[in-house]
Amino acid sequence: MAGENIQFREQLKKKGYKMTTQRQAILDVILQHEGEHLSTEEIYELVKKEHPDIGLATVYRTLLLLDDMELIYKLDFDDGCNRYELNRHKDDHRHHHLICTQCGGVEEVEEDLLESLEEQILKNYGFIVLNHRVKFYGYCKKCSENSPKKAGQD
Amino acid sequence: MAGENIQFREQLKKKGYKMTTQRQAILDVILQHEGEHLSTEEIYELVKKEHPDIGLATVYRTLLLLDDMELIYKLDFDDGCNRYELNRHKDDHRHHHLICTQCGGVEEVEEDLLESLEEQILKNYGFIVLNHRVKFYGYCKKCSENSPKKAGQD
DNA sequence: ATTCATGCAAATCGTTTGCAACCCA
DNA sequence: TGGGTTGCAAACGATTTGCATGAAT
Repeated sequence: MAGENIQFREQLKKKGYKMTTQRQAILDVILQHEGEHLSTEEIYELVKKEHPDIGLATVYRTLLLLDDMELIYKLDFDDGCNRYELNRHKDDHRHHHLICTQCGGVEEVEEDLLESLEEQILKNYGFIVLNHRVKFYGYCKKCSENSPKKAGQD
Repeated sequence: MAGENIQFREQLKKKGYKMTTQRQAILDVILQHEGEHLSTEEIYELVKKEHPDIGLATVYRTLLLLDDMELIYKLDFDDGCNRYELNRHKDDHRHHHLICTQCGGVEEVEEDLLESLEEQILKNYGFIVLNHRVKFYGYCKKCSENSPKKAGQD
């Protein structure tokens, strides 16, 4: 799926920015690792395999750009660094994350079951929901078969 | 409501830690500003009014301690710093936050409407939900009466 | 040719840590 | 008295920025 590539070029042109090999390479890495939640540093290391001369600052700047263009999505798993995922369906509501407080694993829930909740929020608060981020903390299947410890937090 | 104070003293004793004027002062500030989402720096500034000699490191250490004891709760509004709120009902599911992408304001939704969703997650994923964090992004009542711009993230 | 993007290093920001002096239990 | 606690300053890690060079349009 190279649709993101075309979209990227167009949006760059529209804003008067330029396509460069570095930007291309960074987007490529993200596309190749769809489904993972890569940190900036991890993306940097992956890009360096093909482009050893790339600077970390360029990765930071490009990720900011891609986030701005809504091609990627910033995540926060509270581990001290920014992580990103591909933003496949720009206008869709996001999926939810299941974060295991035992092993630290992250699963994804693809269903979106919050629509009725959002109607209620509009009715009660006059707040128009455009997007949401949901994180559930608990024990994943594997860990819940062992001895659980403590609920996690943000 | 000074129940938190007593709880704090007891939990400190239980762990062999000590009550100090600084810890007292920090908890006091948090109690006095219930409902706000104070950052570490803001708490520091407020405590300094009464205790000009307090060090920022002490505030960081105490907030870590209070978070550990689950007397406060760390928030993330993606503004580059940690924010905290009083953790009134230790075992309760948290309330949700409505974040306006126009004016940046944060409202709170007190209802918890995610229980059926969590049952479904258990059924489909074998994941036992202990807690959750929900952020809705959109336009608050006031802003939606003006011209909206762009959906928010993370 | 113009303008934006890059790499590098220095700067910045929030947070953490080492340590000697200090204070609660 | 003794061990946790404090304030200070230095260290730290992630991210940002200034600037001269280099590349894309």
